[in-house]
Amino acid sequence: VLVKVYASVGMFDEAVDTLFKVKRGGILLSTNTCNYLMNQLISWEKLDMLESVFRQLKRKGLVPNVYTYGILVKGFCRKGCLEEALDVFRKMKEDGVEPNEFTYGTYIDGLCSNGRVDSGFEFLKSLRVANVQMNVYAYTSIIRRYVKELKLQDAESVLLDMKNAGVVPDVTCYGALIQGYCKTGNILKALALHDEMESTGTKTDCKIVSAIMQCLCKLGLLAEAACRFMDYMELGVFLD
RNA sequence: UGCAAGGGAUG
Repeated sequence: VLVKVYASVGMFDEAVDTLFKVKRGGILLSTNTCNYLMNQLISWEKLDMLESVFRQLKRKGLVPNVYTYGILVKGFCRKGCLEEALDVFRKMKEDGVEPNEFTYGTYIDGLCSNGRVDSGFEFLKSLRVANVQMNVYAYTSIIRRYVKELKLQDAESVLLDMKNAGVVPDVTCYGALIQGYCKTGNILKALALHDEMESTGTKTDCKIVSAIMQCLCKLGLLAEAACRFMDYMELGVFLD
């Protein structure tokens, strides 16, 4: 069964046909294989094939799991069909599959990348009211989007919100904000956040250091940049 | 470690 799918990794998706012919041969066809295939379809942007594979899957009597629905949500979001993405949640509940952090997180990220970051944040908060606590991924999607729109104060408020909710920001999360401050030339805020991050025991990485370097250089603080560069090297941070 | 979501540069 895996062999057919390998075809779709490298080449075109006649794998779909092959996949469902296999069933006729009586070989077992698994939901996982379909999940993998559907995810590949998304990365090849064959979004319309996604739904047909899903229908095939159900017709063959396979049981979609929480991953399957998560992939569907991602596909609809990628296509910009947010209502249909939301509808997936209804369908999965009908089928007795409970959405998890991944499916909700995927949807929130979809809202954000379709320019509806406010809705994303509202959605997250409404989940919290319903006693569903989201993880750091969902918060980071929102922060990242606010940063991209240069709404640093909104991004900062999300950081506060997540801390209050007891969610610990990780290196990616701090990185998104630090890079935002670097881009706007607010090196003091960037460094302050960087210190806060390290004080919580979260190690920096090369992307963050790179952003700080660029910011320092652009501000003409070459000596400071060089100095920090040496420090990070000595600290054993991987620099590229 | 089997399958789904998140961050930077004129790269």
